[in-house]
Amino acid sequence: MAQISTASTSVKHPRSKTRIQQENEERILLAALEVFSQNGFHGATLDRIASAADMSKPNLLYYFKNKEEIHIALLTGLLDVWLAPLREISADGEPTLEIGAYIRRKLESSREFPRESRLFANEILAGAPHIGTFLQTELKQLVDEKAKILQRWIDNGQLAPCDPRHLLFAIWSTTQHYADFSVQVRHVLGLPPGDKSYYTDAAEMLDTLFLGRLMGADDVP
Amino acid sequence: MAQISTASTSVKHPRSKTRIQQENEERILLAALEVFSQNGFHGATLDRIASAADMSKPNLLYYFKNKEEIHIALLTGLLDVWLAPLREISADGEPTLEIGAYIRRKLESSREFPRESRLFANEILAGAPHIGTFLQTELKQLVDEKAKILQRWIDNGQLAPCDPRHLLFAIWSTTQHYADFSVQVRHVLGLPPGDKSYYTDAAEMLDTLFLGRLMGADDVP
DNA sequence: AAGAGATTTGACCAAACGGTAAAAATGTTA
DNA sequence: TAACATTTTTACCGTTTGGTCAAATCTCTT
Repeated sequence: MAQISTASTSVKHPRSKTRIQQENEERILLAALEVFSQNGFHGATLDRIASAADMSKPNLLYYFKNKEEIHIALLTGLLDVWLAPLREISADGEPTLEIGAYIRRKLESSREFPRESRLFANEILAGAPHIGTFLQTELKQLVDEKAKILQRWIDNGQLAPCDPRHLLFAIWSTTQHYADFSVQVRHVLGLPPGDKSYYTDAAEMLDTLFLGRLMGADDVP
Repeated sequence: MAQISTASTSVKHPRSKTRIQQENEERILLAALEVFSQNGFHGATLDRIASAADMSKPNLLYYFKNKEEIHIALLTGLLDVWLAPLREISADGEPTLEIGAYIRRKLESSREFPRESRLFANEILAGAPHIGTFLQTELKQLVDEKAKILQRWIDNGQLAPCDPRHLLFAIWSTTQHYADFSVQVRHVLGLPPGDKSYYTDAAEMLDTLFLGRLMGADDVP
């Protein structure tokens, strides 16, 4: 479920939030997540969001002053959740275990929050008009920090030499692919719409890819 | 949904194409690629496409009967290009070389055709309303065929055991990531807008990841 | 139960959008 | 160059969309 509502989903109410206010904001954000993630920002209409939230459009606009504000509220609420798996990487752990666990967390995140993943993907594809500065500041800072840890592991000979940042890119892309491109994955595998069974094979593949030896495996049975 | 019209961008002209017709259709498709890839299907407007093609909107609609037809024409034209790198994988080659060359082709394709990649990504993210059957038929068939080749390599001990289809997913996602998420990549790396220099590091990373040993590399200098 | 404040609704609006019709302009060819 | 076909433009239309407003209703407190 979406964590979303951080501190400031600033509505026109400076005072503390009512019970109804909190309920409705959550209902709206949930509905908006559904609609935005399916059709992108421009494909989503206030009418459809309102309808999905079982609410009239003017009522919806009583809680969020416009479409963009809903979108931004959704994105900002998402960012912390999105970065949580990376934050957990510890410098004190064993590289193999740490990276393996990170990949599993990321993949699990894709399976559990596919709509959030697609919302994020849509935003980036559109050029990150709303979270551009977040990428340049918070995300960059976190990546820099974790890249240092990875670099230390490389220097210790515990990890093959590579650009740590690009290693993260590879992890992000492979794991998020299963949420963002799920339609393609299912069609290629010949699976029905709701089927998410491919995640087990995916996990195995990513383990082999990132933790095992992919090529030149002479020790194959 | 709407099926891809076959080869021809069927306009209201059953006869052979005029010089002007060919020029203008190309101009329109180029402009549409720019606009669609930046804003997605719903974010793109006929006015902006027409403006980008330096043409009036009714004139544009003289060549394509509606917005959807432009989008479909663009996608269909793209599919062959998109699959070309995969088609080239040969069963007769050395696995390491074949896969390495495939990855390089794919990455090069991302660098050279980022707009096409984003167009494709947008379509898949939206649930593949226009190319759903293509994914289920042509793409699936090609993947099945190439997966067999990979499986043979695995059985011969030339490639670590893994699900061949998911290996392809991993290659697709990592390579296309650099086109689709280029904004994020640049922001995290602290590069200016036009800079594509990260592709060299990317190529190295993917080589290490797919062809080398990433973890447990005790033979590091 | 009354009053204040919060919430919901229906009616509406201006702009943007996809698309059309027909005339005007241009190109092509006999 | 005249006749015909193709291309372009001007003016327009109906719908959808994001958003407003004031009145009506509901909720909570005292």
